[in-house]
Parts: sequence; C-alpha cells; structure tokens
Amino acid sequence: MTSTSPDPFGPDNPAVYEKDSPGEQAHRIQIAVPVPLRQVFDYLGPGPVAPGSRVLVPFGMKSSRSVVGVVLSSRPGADENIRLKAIERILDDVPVFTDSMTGLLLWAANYYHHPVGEVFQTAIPVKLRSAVGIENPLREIRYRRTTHLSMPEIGKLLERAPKQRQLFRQFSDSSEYSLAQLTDAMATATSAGIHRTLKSLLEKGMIERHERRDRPDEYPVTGFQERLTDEQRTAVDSVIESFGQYRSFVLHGITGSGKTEVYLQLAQQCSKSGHQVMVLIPEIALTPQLLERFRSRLGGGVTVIHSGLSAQQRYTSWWRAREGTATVIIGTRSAVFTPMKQPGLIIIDEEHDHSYKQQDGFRYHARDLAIKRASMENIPILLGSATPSMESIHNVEKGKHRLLKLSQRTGRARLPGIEWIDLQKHRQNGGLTPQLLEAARTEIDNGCQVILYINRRGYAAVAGCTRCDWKARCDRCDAWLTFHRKTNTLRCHHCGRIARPESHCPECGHALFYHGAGTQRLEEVLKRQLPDARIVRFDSDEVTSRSRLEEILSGIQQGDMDIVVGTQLISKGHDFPRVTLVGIVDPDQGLYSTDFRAPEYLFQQLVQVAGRAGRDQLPGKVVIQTAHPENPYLKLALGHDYSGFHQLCLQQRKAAGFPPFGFMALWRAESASPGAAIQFLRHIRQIGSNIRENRNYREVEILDPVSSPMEKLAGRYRAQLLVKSNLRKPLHDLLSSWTSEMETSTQARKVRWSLDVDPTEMY
DNA sequence: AGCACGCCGACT
DNA sequence: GTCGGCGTGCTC
Repeated sequence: MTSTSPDPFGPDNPAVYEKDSPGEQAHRIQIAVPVPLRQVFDYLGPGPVAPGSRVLVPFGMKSSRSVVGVVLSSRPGADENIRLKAIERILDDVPVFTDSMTGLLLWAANYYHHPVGEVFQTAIPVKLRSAVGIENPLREIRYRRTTHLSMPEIGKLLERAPKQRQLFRQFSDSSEYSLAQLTDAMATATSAGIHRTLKSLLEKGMIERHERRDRPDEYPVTGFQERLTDEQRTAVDSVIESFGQYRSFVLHGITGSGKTEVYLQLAQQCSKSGHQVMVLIPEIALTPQLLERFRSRLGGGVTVIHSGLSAQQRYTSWWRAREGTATVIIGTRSAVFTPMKQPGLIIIDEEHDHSYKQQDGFRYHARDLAIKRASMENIPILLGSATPSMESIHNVEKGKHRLLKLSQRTGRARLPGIEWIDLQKHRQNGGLTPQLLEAARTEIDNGCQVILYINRRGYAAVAGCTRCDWKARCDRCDAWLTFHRKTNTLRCHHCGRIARPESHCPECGHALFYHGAGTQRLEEVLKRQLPDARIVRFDSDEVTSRSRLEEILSGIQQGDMDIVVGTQLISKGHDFPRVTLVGIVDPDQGLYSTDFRAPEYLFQQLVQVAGRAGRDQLPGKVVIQTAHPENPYLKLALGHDYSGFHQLCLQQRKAAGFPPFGFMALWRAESASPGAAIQFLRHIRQIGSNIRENRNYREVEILDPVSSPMEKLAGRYRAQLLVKSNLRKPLHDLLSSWTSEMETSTQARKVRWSLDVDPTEMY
C-alpha cells in the first residue's frame, strides 16, 4: 500500500487477524520471539503471514504474557499438531522487514550464534517493539466530534451501536484525539477495531478527521562539486560502474586525500538515479561537519540515525528511509539495520574503527554486516579509511575487495615530516621534553597552531606514596585511580568511580606524588612554560556536549587557540587547517598491551593524529617522544609506510594463527565472586571438548580459560576462554552445538556469560 | 529473560 | 498454620 491510497484511512490501517476467516487454511507460522533462546517458535495462523511481519503472540506458561515476534515463514496444514498456540494479532500490513533484511538477520543470528529473537528485536525501532501498528510519524491524523448534530439525533444514530456509543463518549469536548490516544482510553479494544468503529462514526458525520502532513526538511543546496584528482576520479568511476550489482571496494586514502568528496559525488550520482545511500560513521556526535557537508550538497533528503536521537526522531528517520524519502541515511553502527526502499550504495567511513563492533549483547560487527547486506541487496559497498583494517587488506589480497587508492593529499598539502625525541636521552618536565616545548614555541611564534596528543585524560596516571609502595587503586577494578586536579578527585577511568584524594599516604603518612602525565597536567605545564599561549583541552572531560564540541572546534578553526591538548578524540575526522605541528607525547603505553591487535590500534591512532598536521598551504611536522625509537611498529607507522606495516602485521598474525588467517570466538564470563567465572568457563570448556572429540573437529583449538587482563571491573570478576580454528566451518558447527548446550546448563544461571564471535578486544 | 512451580525457614 | 526465599524447568 502506498501513501496515495484512495482509502481515507490510508496506509495506517493495521491489518486485522479475523479469528475465523472462512476459506483460508490454517498455517503453521515460524516466529522469532524476543527471548534469549537460540530457537524459533511455531504458532498457528489463520492463513499464510508475510515473512518479516510483526505479530503479537502469547508466550510462556499459562499464556501469561504476550510478546511481539517476527514471522520467518508460513506453511499450510498445521491441524495435526494441536499443541500450537494461535497468533493473537498481525501487527503489520506491510512487513517491517523486507526479504533481504530478514535474510540478513537470520544470517547474523546464525553467524554470531545469538538468539534469533533478540537479533530481530535489535533491528526493530524502539517505537515498534510494542504491539502498535506502523503509522507514518510524519502524518498526524486526529479526530474531533462535529457540532451540527443535536442530542436526540446523536442518540438515534447510536441507538443500535454500543461500540460506537462507547467510543463516541471519549469525544467529550471539542479537542482532537489521535488513534493512539483513543486506543489507550478504550482499554478493551485493539487499534484495528477502533479504526473500524471510527470509520462508522465518520460515515455518520458524527466526527471529522483532521490531517497534518509534514514536509521533508527544506535545506538549501549551496555546496559545489570540487574538482577531483585523477585518483578520486578513478575511485568515483569504479564504484559508479558497479551500481546495480554487489561489489566491495576498499578506499585507502591517506589523511587529507579527500575521501569525503568521493563519498559526496557517489552519493549525488546514486541519488540522481533514484537510489538511496547508507553512510555509516563511527560516532556521529564527533562529526557535525560531515552531516553539514552532505546536507549542503544533497539537501534535506539527508537523514541521520544514531543513539542520541529520541525514539520518535529515530522512528521518523527510519520511516523516511523505508519510504524512500531519505536519499542519504547517515548513521552509526545500529543504522546498518535501517530499511531502504531503493538501496543503491553503502559507504563505511573509517572502516577500521572499533566502534563498529558492538561490545555487549548481540555482538555484531556493523562493517561485516554491511558487507553481507550489500551482497544480499545486490549493491556496491565502499569501505573508506586512511588506515584500513588488517581484515580488509587481507580481503583485498584475496581478491574479495577491490582496492582504490588515494595516495596524494588534495591541493598543495604534503604529508608531514617526522622527528624523534629519545626519552632515554632527554629529561622531561611533566611529560614534556624541552625539545618538544621549543618546537611548539616556534610554531606559535609563526602564528601557527600545535596539537599535543596524549591518550590519557586527567592530571596524573597514578597517585602514590613517595616512600612506600602504596598507590591509589580502584576497589572495584584492577586499575590505578587517575588524579583530576580541576575537581580534586581520584577517578577510575574504567568504572567511573570517584573518590577523594588522600593528603598523605594512608600506609605510612608520607607525602604523595603524582606520576605520569595526562591532559590536565600537560595543560598546566604548558601554561607555566608558555604563559602567553592560548591553550585548550580536547578530551571527554571538556567535550561534554555537541554544542561544547562545536564551540571548541570553531575556537580552534578561527585561530583563537594556539595549542590543543587532546586525547584520541582529536583524531576523529576534524580538519584543523592551521595546525603545523603534532606532538605525540607518550605513544609507548600502546606498545605494552597484551592484545594481539594493539600494534594495529597504535598504528591507526598515530596515523590519524599525525594526519592532523599540515593541511592546505602549510607544511606539517610530527614530533614523537618515545623511549623506544627503534620499535618497528612506531617506525613504520610514522614513516607513512602502510604496506610495510601491513606486511609486518600480517606476517605476525599468520605465524600466530590469528585473524585474518584464523577464526576466533571468545567465551566471556563474569561473576561477583572471584573464582566463579573461571570455574564456569572450565565447565564450558569441558562441554566444548566433548563435542569436539565426538564430532572430530580437529581444526578447532580450545584454549584454557584465563582471567581477563583486567580481571576485576566494576566489582565483577571476569574471565575468558578463547577458541581458534584455521577453518571457519568446523568452528561454527562446534559453536552451534556448544551454545545450545550452554542454554540448558543449570550452572549458567549463576554467572553472566556471552559468546563473542570475531572478538576485536580481548580485555 | 520471565515466569511458575516447588520445597524449606521465620513470622502474623 | 502462611509468606517468601531462590533453585529448577519451560517457553511453540
């Protein structure tokens, strides 16, 4: 049904399940029910129900409650099985999920071994998770009683219509009521039933409808197409050639090479042909100017979807995407589930970013799901990054993705030169060497700006005793507390705990010292050393809201600031045309991590932040302080040697059987008592090993359970169990049996457990 | 996850 | 005698 339906009730007339519609054969309907169980449930339907439709079904013993499930399939003839419960109500006339989305979600539930009902649930907009019909949020229909009828006339009209009389009583005054309000007021009836009763009242002229229809946002298109470099041209043309078919591309473009312009021109072309573009980005709050750029080029059809929006706003965006009035859908991870009427292209910006991986509940990877979705929708997908993930590079080498390169900066900008300061040879003051300080002073004197990058917020990393071994630690986590001078607090950056600092060591009474610099201390040192410099901090303690972000950004861009002291927040996509020096204060912490992806993360972070130096006319420079100037990862990362870095990294991954050469799954468990999590994982391991032996899954290696690198977090003890395999199939076959056995295990009640397929963080 | 059922301790 | 603890089992 379309929005131009001649029926005065339009498309928002919910489908009705007629209890005993004659002539139709009962069907057995397979339904994904939102419970944490890895199975589907069969119900009795009056006839076939379109897959992807939401239905209200009784669930649980004694049918004590009703839940909203999603139809997966229907097949005729169910009478032989009397034990099936019947569907209560069909909620959608047009299914919420298209066949390709249903297919994608089934695939995801299977691949991530996550309960299918929960997978579907996460893909339904919050507004539609309850038993309400799909209504156009942009079109508001309200009803009001008419005034031309006299009391006796009213009485006569309603004489033999008790339902109508009951409903008409709701129109006590002359105000307007929406269908939802009326449904609320009439506790006994369904909205479909009320809809019919309203229709009768309308026909009798007792009430009237009042409709308000919103127009899509007006937005002036003021932007103009930039002239493309040859590389950009090639990239744009290659993707355009693939419109209408599945094809995956990696756009490897160094910082400042104009990836966004490629996205924009592709989006324009795609929307010109009447198709929609989905653009996924890591964090929408950090990129207001990206949205701005898309709007200025593509107008009001550009729609955003992210967690910062209210349920109603999200629903509106969702609706527009589904109706096709949204030409570009820009969103974070969860936006990968947004329906599109005319899908044309998917773009993943900063493809390597970790925030595409959901880290709790249904632990999907939005980039991987987007690739799967593109193949199911038969459209091209573009993965853009200055530092593509190892997985994507590997897929390029295997011929799965096609590589598009942007190796030059646009305009006259050059890549920054690199200098080292060996911390073993030079002393520092509050984290800063005199050399870096001097370099900063020089740039500022020349009227340029400086970024000092330190990936630790707060004042000092550790507060400890000058005499004994005492250090302030979090009592809920295995972590030191970070001192924040501004608020005079000790904070745990892992669980958020806040404590008052001691004035002296609680063990021996001696004075305290603060070791290791954070952004606040760096700012303080700079203020002392460069008293005339205008300094701004750029970390999550300062950037507390979108308006504050824009305030800081515009301050920097207008040249009101000389030095920006920032954490990795600074590296996320902002342009600072006047920054000529990036100082990397302490890259070394990234070298000590136990996570096998740590070098990759460090590389990505350094390249991204170094990329802030030197845009447009001004040449840039990067200065790194490090105690490990010989470290190969550091050298490759900052020598702009991408291929050397990838080679080294892939080589090491291959030797260790890590992704992308092997496949992994990680069982996690946490409990309030210290031993329980690891104990439970031993139990899991036993079950898995039995299946492995019985089915002879020799390729799969089940390691020993270990406590997590930070065992205690927010008062809970965590442990993990790694499963590796160099073949995907046996791993997934094993996981299928394994998870279903875990579900029935009584021990699984006491600890919180989860399975992470393709884990990206091993903490 | 919910929810019901069931079998044991401390209360009006 | 009952209220309610949470251990166990089931959900089409």
